[in-house]
Formats: sequence, C-alpha cells, structure tokens
Amino acid sequence: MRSIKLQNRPGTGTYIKGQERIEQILVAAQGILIDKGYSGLSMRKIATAVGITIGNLHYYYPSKKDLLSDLLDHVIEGYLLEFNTARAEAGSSALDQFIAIINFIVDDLTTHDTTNFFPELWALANHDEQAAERMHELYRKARLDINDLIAQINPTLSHQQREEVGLFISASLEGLTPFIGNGKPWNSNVANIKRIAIKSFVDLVTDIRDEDIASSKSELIAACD
Amino acid sequence: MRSIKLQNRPGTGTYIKGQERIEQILVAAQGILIDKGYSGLSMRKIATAVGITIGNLHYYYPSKKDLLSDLLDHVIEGYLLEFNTARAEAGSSALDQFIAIINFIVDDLTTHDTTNFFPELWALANHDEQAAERMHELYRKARLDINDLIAQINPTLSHQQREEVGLFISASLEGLTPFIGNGKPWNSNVANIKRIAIKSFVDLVTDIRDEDIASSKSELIAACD
DNA sequence: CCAAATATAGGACGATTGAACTATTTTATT
DNA sequence: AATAAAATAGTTCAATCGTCCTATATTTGG
Repeated sequence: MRSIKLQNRPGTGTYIKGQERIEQILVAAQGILIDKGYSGLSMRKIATAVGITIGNLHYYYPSKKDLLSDLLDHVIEGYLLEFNTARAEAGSSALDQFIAIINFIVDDLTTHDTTNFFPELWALANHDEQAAERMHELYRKARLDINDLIAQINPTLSHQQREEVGLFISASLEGLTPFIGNGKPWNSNVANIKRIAIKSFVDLVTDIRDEDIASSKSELIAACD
Repeated sequence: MRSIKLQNRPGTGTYIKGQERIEQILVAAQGILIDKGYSGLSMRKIATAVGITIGNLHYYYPSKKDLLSDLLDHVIEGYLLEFNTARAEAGSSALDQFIAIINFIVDDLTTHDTTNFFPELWALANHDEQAAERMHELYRKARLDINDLIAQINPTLSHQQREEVGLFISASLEGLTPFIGNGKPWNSNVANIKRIAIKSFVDLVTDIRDEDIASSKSELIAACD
C-alpha cells in the first residue's frame, strides 16, 4: 500500500508487527496534531493513543524530531496520492480538468482533517526548516498538474508567468481554509465561494497576457509600488 | 496611544510603571510567538525577555490563558490601526483605493512579523475558541473597507454576493503568506504575484454578475458538485 | 525448534512547564 | 512624611516533557 521510505530507526519495522506499529504511531500522531496542535503533541500522548509504552515508542523513534519528520512524510504522501487519483477522475478538456481540480481542492480543504492540519503545517514551516522543505515540496508537486493545465488553456504564457499564475491560484485556494474550512464561519457559503473561485481563476487563466505581468525589463522601468 | 481595554488582572496597570510593564510583556510575548511559535511560548521565556521574574509576570497575568487573550487583542488592535491609516492614504477613486488596499495587504504579509504571526494565529484558532473569535473579528473588520469598495465598483451585487466576493479576495490574499511571505521561496516574485492579484481581483469585482453566484433558489435546482 | 533479531514494558533521569505563595520594595496620594 | 496600593523578587509545588537504560517477551528465519 505505502511504498515510501520511512525514516524510523534502522532495524525497526522489519517484522509485520513493527510495520503495523509504525503505521499506528503515525496515524495517532496525526490525529493528535490535528486535534490538539503541535503544542499538544507529546511522545507520551502518542504512546497512550496507540496503546504502547513510551519505551516502545522511543524504540521506533529515538527522538520527537525523527517522529515529526516521518509524520510529515506520511501525511504529505497521503495527500499526493489523493491528488493523483482525483486528477485521473477529471474530465476530458483542459478547462474541465482545471475546474475539477479547483472543486477537489475546495472539497478537500473543507474536511476536518485538512482544515486543521494545514494551518499547523504552515506554522510549523515557519520554525522548522525540515517542515518547510516538506511543505513546499508538497505544494510544488501539487502545482505540477495546475501549471500543466494552465499551459494548455493559455499557451501564450511564458514558463515563469505560468508558474506565478499557478502559485497564485494554489495559494489563494489554500487561503480559504481558515475561513470556509470545516467548522469555520463561512463554511455554509462554500458552494458560492467555490463558484466565485472557479469563475475568477478561469477568467484569470483565460484572459491574462504578458503585459499584465511585468517582465524583468519593464519592471525596472516602472515599479508600481 | 493605546486605548483598548486590556484584560490583565484588575488592579494591575494603574501605575505608569505597571502600564509600561504590560506593554513590555505583550511585546516580548509577541516576539517569542513569532520567532518560536506557540509551542515555544512559555511564561518563563516571556519573563526573561522582559527582564522580570515569573512571580512578577503572574502578578499581571495569573494564567497563560489570560496573557494569550491580551496578546491577541494587542496584536490585532495594532493591525486594525495600521489598516485604518493605510486606508486614509489611499487614492480618490474606488478602484484606486481597492488597488491600494491590495498593495498594502501584500506588502504587509511579506514582513517578517506578519508572515510568522498569522499562520500561528490560524493554527491557534483551530484549537482555541477565544483565538478563533478574535481572528474572525479582525478579518471581519478588515473586510469592511473591502466590501465597501466592492459595492462602489460593482453596485449590481447583492449584499450576500458582495460579502462572499470580499471574503474570497481577503482569504486569497492571506493564502499568499506561506508562499510569498518573508523568507519564503516565492518572496522574490512578490512584485509579479501582486500584479496578478490586482488584475485578477479587479476583473472579478468589475465583471462578476448575479448569475455567476447561484442564488439560494437556483442552488437547489442545480448543485454543481 | 532454536537462536538471533525484533518488539515491548517499566522505570528513572534531569529539565521545563504553569501555577501558587509569601515577603519585600517601590509608587502615588493625602 | 505617612500610608495604602501596586510592583517585584524569590521560592516551592506537582505535573509533564524528551530521553535514556535495562530486562523481558515475542517474532522470524535457518
């Protein structure tokens, strides 16, 4: 099922029981991180949630840092897997696939887990370099599909312009999380917000031209800030 | 200078020294929260940063919860003040003011403090009801100006549609923080991203019509998800 | 089935945490 | 100057933290 290389202590996880245990540990850690935040995530709480002792947990993960590293890989791998399957189910035309991705992202960020996990990840990335790397790696992979579709919808854009438009769309969608996410004040408006997002992003990708984004040359001439 | 009602222990802060001390405490706490995150924010670290003892800190804030409550008020009040002055400096036409606000928000979220504080606030809001209330109150106030300008630019929008468009724009801008913020991978592209944002949001507010956002009636007929 | 590797339990360590308490010093007002 | 309120220092407490160590139980491969 999962084929990524985990970073637990070498030697551990070779028995079936150990592999299952690692999975239990990561699932439990993810649940605590989502429910209580990073400040509420401790080795003892993880061990208790799994039903093992701290000594046993420490056998798999000698330090909390090791566990967090594996946890981020585990969660991010799950999202990438989810993202790929969603892409496969998309429509035929580039525009349909583009809209399907927006729909998928919005639907996903309104789930309990995603709503609560990602703000934690963003905060973590501000103080943990490793978390930052994992986060940006996740988003970079997630933008590959978006950028590809943008290129099909609007072939006039340069590579850099396409990447910047893709980043803007991706980041904008992520920004909806604390507002329309699970249990958030605007969660009941998610259907309308989604329509606004689709119209806005489709128009953006369709209509935007080179002149709208200053090149490095014209940027030197007229800095608009 | 600051006129908001703080929530420190009654009786404290009546002397000038006490008022200055409270300000020092909140500034120090904000700095630690920004630099180390909430998990790295402790009463002792705050006291040490201020140069007082834990006992003295507890005299002002009997519990960490009380301090956090005051801290959020303090920081949010600062942002609202900053936002109001920025609005006063904006141009004459509604469209110019709209663009000025976008410029201000993007410039602000690329500062070190804002880049690091708000993700912490979003994560905090997921696990602390009081933090959630403060956060949404801040954004609600910040959207007042945006919504007002949207109404001037596009008077055809209903109240609800205007609010939803305003929320989408505000949330989208916030979402840029973990990507183009201070020290983030796309920080060097902030000028171009800003142009994309301005074009996208101006087009959205100018062009959007009632039909683009389904009313409660048509929503029942055709759910597009 | 047996030996080596793996998994688990349980306790202990020092450090840190939020909180509480008392005694002393400083401030502002009369 | 006197006095009441406010501010500060210093200590202690129980709980929790990450980490480490040792002994025992379990699993797997030959």
